[in-house]
Amino acid sequence: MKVSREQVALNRQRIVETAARLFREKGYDGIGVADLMKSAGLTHGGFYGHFESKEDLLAEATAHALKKSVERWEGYAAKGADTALTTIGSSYLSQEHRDHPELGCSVTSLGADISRLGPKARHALTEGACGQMAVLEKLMPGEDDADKRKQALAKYASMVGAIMLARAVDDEALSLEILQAVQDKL
Amino acid sequence: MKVSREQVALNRQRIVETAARLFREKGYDGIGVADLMKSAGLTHGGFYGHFESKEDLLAEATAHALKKSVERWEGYAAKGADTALTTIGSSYLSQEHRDHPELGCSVTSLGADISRLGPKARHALTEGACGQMAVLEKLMPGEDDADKRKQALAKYASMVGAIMLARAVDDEALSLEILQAVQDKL
DNA sequence: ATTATCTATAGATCTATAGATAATGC
DNA sequence: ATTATCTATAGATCTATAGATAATGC
Repeated sequence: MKVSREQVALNRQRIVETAARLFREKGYDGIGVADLMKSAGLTHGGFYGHFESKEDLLAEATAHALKKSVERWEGYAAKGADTALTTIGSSYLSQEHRDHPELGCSVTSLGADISRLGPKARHALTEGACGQMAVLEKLMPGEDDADKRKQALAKYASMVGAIMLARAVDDEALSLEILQAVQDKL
Repeated sequence: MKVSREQVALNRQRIVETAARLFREKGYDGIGVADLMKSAGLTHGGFYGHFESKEDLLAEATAHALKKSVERWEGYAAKGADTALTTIGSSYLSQEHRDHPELGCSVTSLGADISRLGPKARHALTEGACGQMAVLEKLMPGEDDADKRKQALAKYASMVGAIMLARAVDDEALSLEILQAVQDKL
């Protein structure tokens, strides 16, 4: 049942990508290692050849998902500073993002879980969030660098909070109102 | 082992208060019914005489915790509209709140969990969040009611996001910077 | 007699590990 | 020969329930 060195690397990558999706969708405790491996097309026991623990996989999956998000934001930023800020804001605060946590920002979907977990997962989240904030910082209109920085952090916090709230409330009109308010006010 | 009708009511209330604390601290999946009942000074099996399910208890505990929070905010508001907004902001965005999720806002600590759970818990969270937003709305300076409403929702989202971020990052300086930025910019 | 709480347990999870299997790569 | 993955399982959880116990309140 051994596979080629190349296939091993592909399998590992598929586990990380599957985990990134499932953890965001179901939360850290909402998906087990066995089901996760099944989703990746492998068996339970094979997991521990690739990762030391479930929590280590969360750290890698979170780093992976946030890295891709930062790259997407940097892509917007490269196209033009004027439109980039509204593009990032309106895509982050969209119904699409609200309704698809499995493809969305890990900070919103896993932030509370990760704040209760170990240093590896917390560090992965921190690096990712810093990357996102750094993109915002450069795009922000402001008097000086310190002001841009503050604006960026405040905007980022409001976007994170808005998606979490919009997902949690059971009132569709209120949910949309929150997304709209944050988009208009920042 | 039967206890008086009065004691039954006290026991039930103690379960709700214990749950409100433990769920906020450890997350919905981070504490089991058996340990929760032990913390309340009762045994595992007694739980199902008081509640239909663990999820029902979460709904009640969340309603309870948020109700108390709304009452506290209304207390600040009654003292004077000028200072109330900054009092709410600076207490919500304090290190004290960041470091004590077990006594803090359920929306930040349990929002992501609850967005994946059933209608009872989501409704409890929605009612509580609406209560908090209603207090902010009245205190908000703004041109008209629609503007006050928008400001209130945006401020609320930014406070929720700020605490979640401040708890999740592994960098103390960044954590404080986030809290400060949101307090200064809104 | 009723009933709130207790002890004990069913049945289904969960993470992690041990040892078998079989294909790669020296 | 090495090793990535497999099957099988240990051991520790978890929620929920069944039936016993004993104090309340008619």
